[in-house]
Amino acid sequence: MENTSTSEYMALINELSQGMEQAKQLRFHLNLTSPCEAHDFLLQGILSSYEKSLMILKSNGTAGQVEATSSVSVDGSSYSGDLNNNLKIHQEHKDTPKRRKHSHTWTELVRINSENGLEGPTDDGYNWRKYGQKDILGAKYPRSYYRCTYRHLQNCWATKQVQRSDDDPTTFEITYKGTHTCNHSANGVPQPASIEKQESRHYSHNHRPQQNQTLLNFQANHRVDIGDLEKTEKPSLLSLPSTFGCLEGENHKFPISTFINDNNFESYSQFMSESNYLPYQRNSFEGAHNLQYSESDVAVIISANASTTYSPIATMEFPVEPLDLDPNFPISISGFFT
DNA sequence: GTGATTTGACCTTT
DNA sequence: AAAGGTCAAATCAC
Repeated sequence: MENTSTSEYMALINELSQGMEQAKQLRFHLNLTSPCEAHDFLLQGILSSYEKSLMILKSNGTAGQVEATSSVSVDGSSYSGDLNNNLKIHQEHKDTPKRRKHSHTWTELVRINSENGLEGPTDDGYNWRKYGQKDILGAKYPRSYYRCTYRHLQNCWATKQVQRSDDDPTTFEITYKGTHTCNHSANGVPQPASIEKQESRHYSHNHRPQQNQTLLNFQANHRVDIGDLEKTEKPSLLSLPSTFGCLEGENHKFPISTFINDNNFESYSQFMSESNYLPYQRNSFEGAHNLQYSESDVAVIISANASTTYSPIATMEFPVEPLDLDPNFPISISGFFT
């Protein structure tokens, strides 16, 4: 958008935002009056396009950042694109001077499908134990605190915080702190602890969630590990569930189809997302990675939206190696699936 | 009975 | 001092 004036840029953002909002209202209205999967499918596609467009615009409009988009392809069994399920992973690293307890911190935005009766985002593959809840100033919903179930047994100090979005109650912001040192990652095995269950008492006073079946039908697992860019420590492992179909050994391989340039790909290969146990099995998984990265801030958005059209996706497999993220490494948009 | 959740109190950070 | 984060006893669910 280098030739676009600021006012035009803002107007464009505004128009797209309005369009997206109206599409949301339309979907809400249709769901009330005449629930229909076909309608939802189309509207989800529209919303997805709006989101992607906004993502691109906002990324391009931010100086000092680089962007990349890609789609992650998952074999049929591994992802089923529930059309109401947008899944974003927002990974960030801030160079605030705060002393940090954990070496890794990142945030995922998980959008749920409210029509499935879910009360919270899906399981992420680890076993968590809730240890606290706090009302946050200015937030409509309380923040929940979880630690790894195996903290004491295996000295695993991973924690996460779950905050329901004020603006979009179907979206949960999940902040992970620390990485798991336990050996209890689920790798596709349904886990007993889901946020749906964990937060049911807060968000579902009138009904108990259909935990078993619904959870199994709607489980979105994510593993994102960017590491702490301020330190030399670098993650080398991508944890992938067996449902990806190409799980090998220590999960060092996974399929990905991408529009990222080859040069960018390796630096980018840390990020993955996965979904499984979703209804409406599909043969492909489409998503966008939006990476914004500067010396002071790293943010990665992985969006696994259902799309209205399905671009041919070349699935490739590659080893994941420990990597050093150069704050200046170039990532450019070389394509965008729609 | 056992393990997970809740929630008020306490601690830490800014 | 205020807000966020954690602890731990009480309670709940299985």
